[in-house]
Amino acid sequence: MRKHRLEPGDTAGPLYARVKAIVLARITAGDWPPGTAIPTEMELARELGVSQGTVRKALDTLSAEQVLVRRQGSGTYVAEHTPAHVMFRFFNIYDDAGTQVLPDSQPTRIAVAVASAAERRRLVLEDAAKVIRITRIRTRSGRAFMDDRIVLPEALFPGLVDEPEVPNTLYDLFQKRYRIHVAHTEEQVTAVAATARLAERLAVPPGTPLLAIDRITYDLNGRRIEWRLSHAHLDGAHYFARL
Amino acid sequence: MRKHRLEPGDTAGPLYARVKAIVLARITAGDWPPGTAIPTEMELARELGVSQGTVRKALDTLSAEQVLVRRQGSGTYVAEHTPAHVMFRFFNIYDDAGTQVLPDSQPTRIAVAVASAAERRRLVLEDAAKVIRITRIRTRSGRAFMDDRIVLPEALFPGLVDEPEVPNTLYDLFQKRYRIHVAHTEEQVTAVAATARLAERLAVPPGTPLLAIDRITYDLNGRRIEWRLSHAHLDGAHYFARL
DNA sequence: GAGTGGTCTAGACCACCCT
DNA sequence: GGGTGGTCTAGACCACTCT
Repeated sequence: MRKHRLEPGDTAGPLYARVKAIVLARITAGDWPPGTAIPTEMELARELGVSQGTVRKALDTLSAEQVLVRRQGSGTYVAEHTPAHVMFRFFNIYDDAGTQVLPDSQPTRIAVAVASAAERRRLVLEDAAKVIRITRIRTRSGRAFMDDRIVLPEALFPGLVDEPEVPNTLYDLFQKRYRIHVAHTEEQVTAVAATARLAERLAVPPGTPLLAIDRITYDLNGRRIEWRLSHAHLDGAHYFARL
Repeated sequence: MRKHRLEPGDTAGPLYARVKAIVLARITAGDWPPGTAIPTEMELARELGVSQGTVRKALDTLSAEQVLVRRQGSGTYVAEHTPAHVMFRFFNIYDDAGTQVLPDSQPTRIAVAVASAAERRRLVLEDAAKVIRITRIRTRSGRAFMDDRIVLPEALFPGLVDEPEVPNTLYDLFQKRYRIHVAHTEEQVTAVAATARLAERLAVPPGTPLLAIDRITYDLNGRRIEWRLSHAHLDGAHYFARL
């Protein structure tokens, strides 16, 4: 078999890459919501006119990228961003015993504004684009330890600003309400001295060394969906990275 | 074909996992030195009595783990820890323009001693085990910016202490002289205030916020081969992590 | 027991590198 | 042009899940 039957809009690259793109498109279009099973390998192979092995390779790479979850004997499912899962994947603070810190978040300020120059640059936005700004304090066993300043492109999250309450795990909301799937993050980490404002918010003396984490979040299509600047007072805890 | 012909000492798991273990064993045994080509897929398949697809799966996972490098049309090679490559993979400091910082290292102190309690704990060593301690300053465009304190199990690196000069990229030496292949690292990052000693060594005022990077390095067999504690004064640079 | 993904095989052609 | 890894197919059996 030398000619294949695939959806329109597929151009270059090997066959499994096109299969992968088709599956990804259907997930982001909402055809297969998070947590549901997608068709079996054989069904997809028949429908797309390719062999099961080719479908398998596409699904395997999507599984490695944590877009899909495969369960032997059961089926292949769209990965679900439950609050617990989001914390596990994207919150890299561990205490010195090696167990992950699970923060709460305090009541939050949220507002819309025209993006500043820095915000436009970090999120790659047009002039005069609007952003949603969220500020909050995160607590650890009742004590403030992290100050978050979150910036989102308003165009991607219409109506978010009117939410009565911003949840502790935003990425869960992104996926379920806006069908925006968080794919990966890039973080720049530095050490800074606490400013007067941060010192007050975190209840530490001014000048205390804080860890500054500057994160850009990308969705499955490679779009920048969030800029987050966190300042943490890590007392008996640390940022963890595996390479 | 239901019965396979494999080397002795292979027990559980799927066939490709056993093939992978065999290839890994030959690499660490030094049969195929870094930079050389291993046999072709067809040759390995014949030799081990399995199909080419099974060999391919084994080599693909080793390639994903950066143990092998595949070059289409040419062959499959044992990954080489050249100084440039080591820097690229394991040195996570970038300047704010996004280009990687390439440090030099100053003349170095090196000595052997009985491991302290902390060293035994971090490297999982027996009582009375010996360690090699290395201290050095790293410079960036001529200015000191990072203080390194490196601890190695003496049993793994006999004779290292007598080296006339410790190279800037230790991991290259590990691979070429001791056949110890660095596989991955785990890093704990915190913000600390410069002590008097660090302030002097880095030419900053005492109390300056520094980034502390506490790294454990593992080899291909999962052994802990290094404990490294770095303190960095990041002026216009940052630690970078992708998740 | 029926159905799913996981492993393994055998063979074909393609894209690329080298000489 | 010969040899390498990369892709694709077709079919078999295994391990597991669900009901």
